[in-house]
Amino acid sequence: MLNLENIRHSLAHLLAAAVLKKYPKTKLGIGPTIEEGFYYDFLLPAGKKFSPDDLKEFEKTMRELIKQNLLFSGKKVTAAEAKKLFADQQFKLDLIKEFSKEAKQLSVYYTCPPKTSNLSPKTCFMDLCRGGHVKSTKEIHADAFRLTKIAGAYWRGDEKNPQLQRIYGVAFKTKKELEDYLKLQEEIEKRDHRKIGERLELFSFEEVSQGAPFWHGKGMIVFRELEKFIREEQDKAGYEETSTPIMVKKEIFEKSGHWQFYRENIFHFKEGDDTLVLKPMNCPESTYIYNSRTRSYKDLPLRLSEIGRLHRNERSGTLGGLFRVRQITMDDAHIYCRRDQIQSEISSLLKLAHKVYKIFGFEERFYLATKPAHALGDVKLWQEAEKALVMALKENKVKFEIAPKDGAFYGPKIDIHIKDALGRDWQLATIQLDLVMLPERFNLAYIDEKGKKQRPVVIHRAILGSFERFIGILLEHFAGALPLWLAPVQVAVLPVGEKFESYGRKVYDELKTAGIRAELSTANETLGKRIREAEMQKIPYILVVGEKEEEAKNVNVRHYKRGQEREITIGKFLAKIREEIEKKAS
RNA sequence: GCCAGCGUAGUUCAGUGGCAGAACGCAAACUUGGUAAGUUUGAAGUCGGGAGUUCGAUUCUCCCCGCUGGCUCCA
Repeated sequence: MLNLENIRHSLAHLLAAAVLKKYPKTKLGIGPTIEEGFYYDFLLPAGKKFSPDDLKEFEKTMRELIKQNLLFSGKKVTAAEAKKLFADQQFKLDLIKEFSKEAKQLSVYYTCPPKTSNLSPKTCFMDLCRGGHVKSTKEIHADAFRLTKIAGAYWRGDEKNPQLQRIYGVAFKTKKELEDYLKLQEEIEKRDHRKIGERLELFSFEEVSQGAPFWHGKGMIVFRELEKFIREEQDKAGYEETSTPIMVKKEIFEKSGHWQFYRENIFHFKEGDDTLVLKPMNCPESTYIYNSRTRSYKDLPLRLSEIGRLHRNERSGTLGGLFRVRQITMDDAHIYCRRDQIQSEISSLLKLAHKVYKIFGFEERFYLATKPAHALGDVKLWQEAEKALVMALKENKVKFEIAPKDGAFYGPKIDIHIKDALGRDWQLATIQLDLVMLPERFNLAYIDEKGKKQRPVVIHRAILGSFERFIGILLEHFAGALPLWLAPVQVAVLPVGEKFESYGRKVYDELKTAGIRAELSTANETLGKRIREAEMQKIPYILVVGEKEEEAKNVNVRHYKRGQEREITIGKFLAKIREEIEKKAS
């Protein structure tokens, strides 16, 4: 049985061998396997850079190496031996130092032509490696791999270290699997929300505002419908919607700790004696509403929601379409509650998230993110908070994985991820338990049954995360064909010819009166062309009307997924479409 | 921010050191149709911005801006 991991790992070595062949003085970083393939990090001799053409050349060299039926063999070595072997490889020496500190067994792998006993660099490629290779390159299909991209990557992932150049490759057991992978990539590219957004006139990005979309009329409908949906759900779940200022004095974020941790990413400017900031977060401001009066234990839980517009000065290189923006709209909320209410609040949040995601056909996966390296507050409080989250997850019989050190600086969190139609993973909801930041730093209190002052806890949560990002995910998930309730245009009315435009207008008017988002197409083009246009705009329903329909007061229905359906009365169609919208069917 | 690539009409792209091009879209006219592209005509450009080299720069060089992929980051 071929082992894919071994194939990929071996290809990483062959890539390094190919690079060394062209640039013998290259310093090697590391070359592990990753989800679909492998990468290898290199530091080229001064003045040399990889270009896309190099990738073609390296692929060719690798194929030649594969065809030589090279053999992989490993050998255990001591730290001293390893240091000698890799004397001119600074990064390997780094690794040797690190591994010896951890008392790891070191080993070296050679890739040599068959029947060679000479292990010199002239005949064999040598790498410090813990193993996991094919025996012979015979096991590698020369046409089932491809070098895909060049990237910069810091040594050991640390920005303070030198930046190496990384070459990524994908690899599979068979050529067919590689082709399937490439086809999927094409599909992903076709579904790119930026392209769909432009084609469907939903939003645009303009040079005058980097990282902030301009929402056009049709896109705003999607945005608004989502907001409406979330508001309705929150109303039902006992939230009070609030709105706090976008621009506030810096001090409030110094108090919360955000300034300390995220100063680089906070937009701020001087105004007189004050420094004002555009809020990067709603949390601290929400406490002012909580603290505006004395709270009794009977007031809790107090669930304050805010569809907040936030600004974060994300580094330019991290921006991308709607997925990462500088102006972000969050479906945020802060739940102020007693310690004995944590479990039930989290349970209802898990249920709320499930209810919301189900509508879009998303399946959830759960992660418990624990205390990060830089954090506020006492370890004991963190332990308490993490324990509470674990209990809530277990109580709800939810399977979860641990995301170590991935918590917020003020508390651990439950992150909910979903998989989209193409199997890609996205993080959406976050449920954070804060026993420190807001409660302690903003001196929150409530009066208990005995009239004594107590400190509440705060659950920070978002279900969609950001509207911008969520819409991006939806567009890719549905390939632009949004569910009826979200579709900017729900129905296109197409009279077959000029003679039937007045009947078409009557149908259109009835739809509009019923609150349906409809469009009437005038008959300047052929019916076929207008159907094509409506299909390309991903309009869910096309109603064709002509002589037959006018006589019977009917509409002829065509659906974007089900194709042409039957002729029914206007009344029946209205009832049907209203029900589908109500049910949020997709 | 860093590494690599890219930036020409609304869009997708071709092209050149010497008058700026195609397709689709758009507009107008004709056509009045039965379930994915009817015909003709036309408008449309600071060739991302600035500087330099040159008789002449959209093309060559440098700087800046923006976009794409990746690294780091993501409260």
